[in-house]
Amino acid sequence: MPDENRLKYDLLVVTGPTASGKTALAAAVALELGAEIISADSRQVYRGMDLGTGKDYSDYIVDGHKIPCHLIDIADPGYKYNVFEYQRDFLKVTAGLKARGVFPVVCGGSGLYVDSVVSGYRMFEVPPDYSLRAELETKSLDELTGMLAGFKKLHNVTDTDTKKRAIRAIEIELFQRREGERQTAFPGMKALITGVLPDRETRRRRISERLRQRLETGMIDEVRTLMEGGLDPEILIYYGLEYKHITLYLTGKVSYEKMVSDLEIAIHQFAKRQMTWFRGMERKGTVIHWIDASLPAEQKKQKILDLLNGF
RNA sequence: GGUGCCAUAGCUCAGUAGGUAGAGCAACGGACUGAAAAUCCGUGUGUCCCCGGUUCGAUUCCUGGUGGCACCA
Repeated sequence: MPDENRLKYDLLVVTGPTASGKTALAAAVALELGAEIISADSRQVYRGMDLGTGKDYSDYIVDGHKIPCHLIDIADPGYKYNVFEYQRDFLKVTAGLKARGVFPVVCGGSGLYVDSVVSGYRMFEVPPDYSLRAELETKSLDELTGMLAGFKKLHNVTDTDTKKRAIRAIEIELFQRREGERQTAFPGMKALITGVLPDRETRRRRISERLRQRLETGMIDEVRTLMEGGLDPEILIYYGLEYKHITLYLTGKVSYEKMVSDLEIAIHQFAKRQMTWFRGMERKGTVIHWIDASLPAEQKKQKILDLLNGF
């Protein structure tokens, strides 16, 4: 790829709602650029969670070339990965790519994860303080909100509308007062952010079609295997969507028919929330270049290459 | 064929002693820096089946249709 592209941007982002065809597009672009992909998907980080997370290894093979992909399959199922860890791991990967002179293409639909790296969230490791949590747990949300209001707020948490969030915010605040700021030095990176955008009807249709197809090709078995491997149903429910609803079915809580319809609705609602997040990012000043998902693959790829070249 | 019951939001249904209506789910909008596939907040989108009648006024009462369900033949 021409060197001037690398000078203009430090990385490319390809995001969009679920089932929009992000991965194949990102892989096609990556091949063109000799780039590697960094996943931004909060569930594809887990090993053995493939069909349910929409992880499709064949998407990374373009014209017989396998595009390397980072930050998938990096945690055991049962683990609770989070944004802080994502940011930390992301920095490790980008440093490695930079050392090798490889351009990074970030691809995924976890909007918070994408934003955490393109906006450079200030985060630092704050270990859980269980005795503090137990103490705060006895207070009401109003009391917790009151405590937070009296704080100077050294960090940027703004949404404390549930007890769990308010408690974590207080925990971070107190830790920082005690230990001083230990913020991750997050380098400023110039990102070209693109998003694949299907119209609402297409988005819904593709989600429904893909769900049916995955149910027919072993998605139930995948969840069953995880359960038989000793994974607590509670954690599967915590993972949400496919894992949650299929677990409820496998443990006899709902019928197969109800599971399928509940799950379909839940995925539609999730896609809608993803779009709300992206609009929120735009409202705060992030520029997202939307690409019509209905265009032929070649045109979508070309559009991104043109944007990278500044056209 | 007869009798009875039902017809109200996308769906399931409530309601109006006659003053044009509201719940749940869905849908839609939003928030969200250690759960983010999570979590939380907000919004009713309507020929009240159709034609007439009574009435100042009918989604509501009455006649007749139409459709559905149940029972009897």
